[in-house]
Amino acid sequence: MARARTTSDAFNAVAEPRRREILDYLALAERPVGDIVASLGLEQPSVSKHLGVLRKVGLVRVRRHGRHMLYRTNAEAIRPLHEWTKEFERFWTHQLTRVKERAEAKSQERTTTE
Amino acid sequence: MARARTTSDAFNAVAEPRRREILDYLALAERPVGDIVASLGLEQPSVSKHLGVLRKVGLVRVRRHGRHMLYRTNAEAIRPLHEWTKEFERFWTHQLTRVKERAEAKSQERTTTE
DNA sequence: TTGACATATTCCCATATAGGCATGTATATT
DNA sequence: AATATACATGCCTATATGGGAATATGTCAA
Repeated sequence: MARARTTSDAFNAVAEPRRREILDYLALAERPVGDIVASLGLEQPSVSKHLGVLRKVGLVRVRRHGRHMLYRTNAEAIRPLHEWTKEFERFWTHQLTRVKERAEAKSQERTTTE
Repeated sequence: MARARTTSDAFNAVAEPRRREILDYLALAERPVGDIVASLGLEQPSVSKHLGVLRKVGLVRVRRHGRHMLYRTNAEAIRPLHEWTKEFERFWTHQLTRVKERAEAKSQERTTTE
């Protein structure tokens, strides 16, 4: 079996840094594709493809306005990600844990090759 | 260019559902590989490979105990993910936003093919 | 209708995956 | 030393990717 599709869920879609940048950019206001292209410095087809992925997993919403397509982030779709990571929050808030981590990190440097 | 490596960062590593399950499982206590195999119902080599990915991005720590390798989740490495998703939290906490989303979701069903 | 503009789609390709299977390596036991 | 146990690694394959370039689609303007 190969890697899961980027369009299979929010986790996979968001793994791509460029798509996270797009979501950041479209979080505050809806914008046409051209603005994203100018802002991210990517080729227009690339941006359209990224938007296609984001749209399939519901991370962005679109609406046509003349010949412009206005995209914007649908934060609700990021929620599952937030909920999952939140489960681990308590592990790094405890001082004790952090102290232990630091000590173990040293012996780790030898084990973790590359 | 192809897709980024699963070992390039926590975002990519965590995109795989099985790896998230492993992180959930190893969050509370350290466990040998055999336990994970039994718990997830995956082949041992698969588990070892997943653990290899998680280790390379620092999501798990290992320590040898006899012929057992004791793994456990390093929650600290999940933190960047949490921080990023947290930025969007305010968008779903506002009632107004949610109401608007719901209304727009309807017209979306026609646009979002597949 | 013709043309310009905005965006989407298609084709091509090098690259990395995840699983299955076989095998290698390290440690403990006798 | 020989064997069993616990993991790790290597090999193979189908599959999806992201970027680049070219082209198609859709909308407005004259």
